[in-house]
Amino acid sequence: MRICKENKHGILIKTPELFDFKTNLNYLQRNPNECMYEVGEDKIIRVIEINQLRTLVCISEADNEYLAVEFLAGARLESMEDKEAIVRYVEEWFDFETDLIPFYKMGSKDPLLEQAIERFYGLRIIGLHDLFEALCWGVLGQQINLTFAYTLKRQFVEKFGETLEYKGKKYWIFPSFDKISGLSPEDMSDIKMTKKKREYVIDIAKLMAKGDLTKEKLLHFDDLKQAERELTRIRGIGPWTANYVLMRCLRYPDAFPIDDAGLINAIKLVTGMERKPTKEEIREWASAWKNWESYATFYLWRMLY
DNA sequence: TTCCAGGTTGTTG
DNA sequence: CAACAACATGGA
Repeated sequence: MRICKENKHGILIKTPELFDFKTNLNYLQRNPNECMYEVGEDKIIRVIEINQLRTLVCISEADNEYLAVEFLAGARLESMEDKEAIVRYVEEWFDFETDLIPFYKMGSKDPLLEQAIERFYGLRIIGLHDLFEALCWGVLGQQINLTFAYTLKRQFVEKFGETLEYKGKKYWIFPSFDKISGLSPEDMSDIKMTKKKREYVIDIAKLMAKGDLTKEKLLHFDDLKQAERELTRIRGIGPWTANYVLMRCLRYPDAFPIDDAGLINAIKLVTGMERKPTKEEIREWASAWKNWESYATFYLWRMLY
């Protein structure tokens, strides 16, 4: 663990090489309808759940080489154990463990990645810590435009999530699988997602409530394909969603949602192609990205905004 | 109005 | 196995 210092306001966490806070903040700011955190000029505020405790934190940059985590409200995390958990959460969220040098070395000579790397230098794959949230977000976002996906997420979170309040503002906690597992699709009828999606989300919640689907279990596989197969067995989770979750939540470096509409559009944009690239063409380009497929995808997505 | 969105399932040939 | 309709709604 990259400890870190403490002061009376909170914790300071050392940032890694090739990390640009502003660039990552810009990513977090990409959609004004995001409801899971609030991004300001130079800080981000959100609820973090640690050992069943909820705390509202503000994360900002300090001295250009630290992230400062300041506690605003909620549970006071004062034991060493809790503080270490916060540090791990933040490190994991911003993917501090990954050494980006090989990616940049490879990508700077790659016709598809070259521009994105220059433009988003220091960007990390921002994680989705909560597996249930990652799965729901994947299912919710299937086959609809991103703007609408954010609307659906907001409706879902505001109906079934909980909040911490601070200075008159509400900060949301994603609905728990325990709560959702007890619902029927009719209970969610005022959320504008298809009945099928409502069923999928509830079924996934039930699996998780039973303990049959956990991060630990999915991290246990050493091969992406095995984890993908485990996920795609679940109704509502196809190859795209599985790879999306393996990328954003479980951090498989070779997770690759190859059918993604955004990826296709990003490739069209970067190459200037008029038609959609075929899957085979994408595979051909991606053959140079071995074990960096997830980063390549994430950077290419970024080109679209 | 039409087309397409960070797809998946279930059916049909 | 490939092709295709159905799903539901919003944004451009």
